[in-house]
Amino acid sequence: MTGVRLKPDQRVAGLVAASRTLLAEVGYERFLPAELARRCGVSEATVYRYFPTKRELLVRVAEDWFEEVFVALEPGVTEHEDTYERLHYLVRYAVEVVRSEPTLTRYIFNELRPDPEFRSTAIYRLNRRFTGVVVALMRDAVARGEFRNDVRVELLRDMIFGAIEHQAWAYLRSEGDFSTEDTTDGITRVVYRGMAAGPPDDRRPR
Amino acid sequence: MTGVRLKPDQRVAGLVAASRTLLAEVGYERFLPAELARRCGVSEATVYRYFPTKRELLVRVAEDWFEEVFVALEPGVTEHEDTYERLHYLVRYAVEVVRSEPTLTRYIFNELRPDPEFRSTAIYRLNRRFTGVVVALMRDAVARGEFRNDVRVELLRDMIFGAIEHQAWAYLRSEGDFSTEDTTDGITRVVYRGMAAGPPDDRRPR
Amino acid sequence: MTGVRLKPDQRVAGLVAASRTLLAEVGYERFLPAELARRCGVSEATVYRYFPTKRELLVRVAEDWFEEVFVALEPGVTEHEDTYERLHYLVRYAVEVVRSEPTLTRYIFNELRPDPEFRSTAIYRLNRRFTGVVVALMRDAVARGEFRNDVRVELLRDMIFGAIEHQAWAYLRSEGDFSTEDTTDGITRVVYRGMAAGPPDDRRPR
Amino acid sequence: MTGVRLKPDQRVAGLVAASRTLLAEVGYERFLPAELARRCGVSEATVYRYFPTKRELLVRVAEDWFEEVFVALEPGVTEHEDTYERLHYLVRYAVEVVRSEPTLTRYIFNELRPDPEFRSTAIYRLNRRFTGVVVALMRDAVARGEFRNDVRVELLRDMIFGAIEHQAWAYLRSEGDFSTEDTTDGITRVVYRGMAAGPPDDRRPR
DNA sequence: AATGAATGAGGATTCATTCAT
DNA sequence: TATGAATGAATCCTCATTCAT
Repeated sequence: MTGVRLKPDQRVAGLVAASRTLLAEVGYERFLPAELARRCGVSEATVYRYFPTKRELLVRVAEDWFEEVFVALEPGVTEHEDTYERLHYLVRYAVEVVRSEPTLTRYIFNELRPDPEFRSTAIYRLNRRFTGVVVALMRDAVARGEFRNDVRVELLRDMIFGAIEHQAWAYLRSEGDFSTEDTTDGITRVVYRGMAAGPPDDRRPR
Repeated sequence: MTGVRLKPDQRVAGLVAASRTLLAEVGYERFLPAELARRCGVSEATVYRYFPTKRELLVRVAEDWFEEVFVALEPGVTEHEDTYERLHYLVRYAVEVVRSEPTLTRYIFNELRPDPEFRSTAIYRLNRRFTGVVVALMRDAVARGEFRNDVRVELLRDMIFGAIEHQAWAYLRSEGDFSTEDTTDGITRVVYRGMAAGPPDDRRPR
Repeated sequence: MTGVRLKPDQRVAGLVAASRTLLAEVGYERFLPAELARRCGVSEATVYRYFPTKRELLVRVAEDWFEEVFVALEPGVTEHEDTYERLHYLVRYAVEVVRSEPTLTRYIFNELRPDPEFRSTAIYRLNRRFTGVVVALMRDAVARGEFRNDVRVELLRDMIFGAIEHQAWAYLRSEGDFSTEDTTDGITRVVYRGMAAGPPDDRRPR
Repeated sequence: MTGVRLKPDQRVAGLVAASRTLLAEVGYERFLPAELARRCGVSEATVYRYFPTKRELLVRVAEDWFEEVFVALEPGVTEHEDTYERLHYLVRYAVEVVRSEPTLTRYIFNELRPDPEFRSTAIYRLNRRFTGVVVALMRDAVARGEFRNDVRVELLRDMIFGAIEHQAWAYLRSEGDFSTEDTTDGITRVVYRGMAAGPPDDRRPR
């Protein structure tokens, strides 16, 4: 039985793409290399020709995903001058990312992050690079006196990403409508107003 | 060899208690009924006499856990008059709960919530009841005009619990110090100041 | 499908016995737990209920075998006074052992001995105890001046057991007749005469 | 990407040479054609172009090895007049051969000899030719009355080669020192003295 | 009520070998 | 001639669950 003959790059790309879909559908534990092979029209052995283990394949999936996410993020980052606008832009972006692939997010959170080696992983750096943009923005705001200095920025980061993750899962379970706009606006407002130094800025909300 | 003969209630209680410990140690996937049986000094068959499946046993664990959490929460709720104080109390309580059993929290998040049936589950109701206290508090504040009305309270809830969970996991991985105080204060401040209507209330922070 | 229900000891005994036969037939690499299970009328899982790995099962086979061999050896050891007679008895015994289970011998030599941990193994001690009887006998003879002192007894041991192994394999391949008597007599004569001090002892060899 | 284009003879020679090294390193079971191909800088398919199966390739390795061994043996055979000297020379040579490639020796013993077809194999003839020199020497000695006639020469052969092999493996496992001299002297002495017809010849030992 | 023996259905990974280009 | 992609057939092991006693 001869499947289509592809060049390695194409095969790898196909495998990674199909893996992402499958992973998003069933999660790490129920991701079966056999099913992936079936979907790609190849044998399981072919999967193992390109990836030494299931784990490494799925790490690759995560890396590629982050890479894409990061590439798509950059253009817009400098577009916005003002802190509120930039924060809003970043939050919106994060919401869209998580919303489009909530299972991937959860996979990274559940399978990759608990690994003791996680911090020496490319994923860790990629993830850091992503959330780091948000952290940097807020640190800047603190440095310039625009934000108060009484809450750790890492906690703010966790409020943002934790909220997004929880919202996304409620959405997946069809419990809420999870409007990207509402979520983005809400998070941004709370964080901004909650941290803003000066007098209340009623420009922003509403 | 006959094991110790216990009354059903005691047996169930023992199984659930040991299950909670084990679940907290290893998580859902690596929770082996055989290991539970070993720890309780009974046979695997005895486990299955009281619980039809591993899943249902662990659902029961979650239910009992929530029950306890809720019972312990109540006394303090009415103790605090003022919105900021009550919010602070609730957040602190949530931080302590999650911190003491982060694996249980994640288990509920990962295994129970994704289930399509989740919303018709006792867990769902219990969870609702717990987070509902926070939601109710905030809804009240909105109703009384103390909080603005431009952010959904469910989003606020997710900011709070999402932040706590992310913080707890970073702590588990020894990435952050996760002071209960800092986390509680930070979250409360941001949410309160971010939602407070009227002029800035500098009493609160610091 | 219910197989016969046995007590653990019986089941283990049956498994070990069938394993010995199967191992003797096909050798370590082609020993399939699945085939063993089939022969015993149980599932593979049952095999793994009693033995954590294929390797440990087969180590157990070797241990039991050595144990039996050693038990059967002892009665006759003291029966013979004189060095030649005792050596002859021991060599004959070794020939019979190897002849009855040449594959087991080879398995121990090929699979178990190359293991870096071999020397800290029960098999090693058992094997040592067995060949040790021969070594002790010869060492004695050297000490009493009956044997010369110009050849290491370990080398003598290897001449004896090496010869037996090679003979047994030629026999297995039907290349030689491998008469137990001839082999025993031959080895004993060469070693005895080759090591005997003093004037030639023509009593012994014919 | 085209690999270097070699004449068939060169390619075969290169494959056989690399195979010998690899086989000596890892043994038959863990000899992977893929690894061989890697070491030779060719594709796996190229290996299969020249050898129909892994087995036949490794048979060829054994054949070439024996050929070399035999060629290197011959010059010295006639050099020694006297039986003891010739035996000593042959044993020494065998010790060196086995010592230099114990894995190859075992491979032949384990993989090739058990094959039912072995006796119609070139290896069989080659091996025969090699050990045959020793056998012939001893047969001669018997014929001339220098050796007794009460032990089969094939058994003597097995005592010699069996001893060497066992010594070599103990050495590989770092259990003995395996001095070439000691082993050679020991084996030669025992066999010679054990078989010598006349009065004890104390010239020899020491 | 309790158990100890038993298992069905996977499930990730390996490797000698093939064949279209 | 040479290859690079592809694979079929294993292979060891796991675990939630059942059932006769």
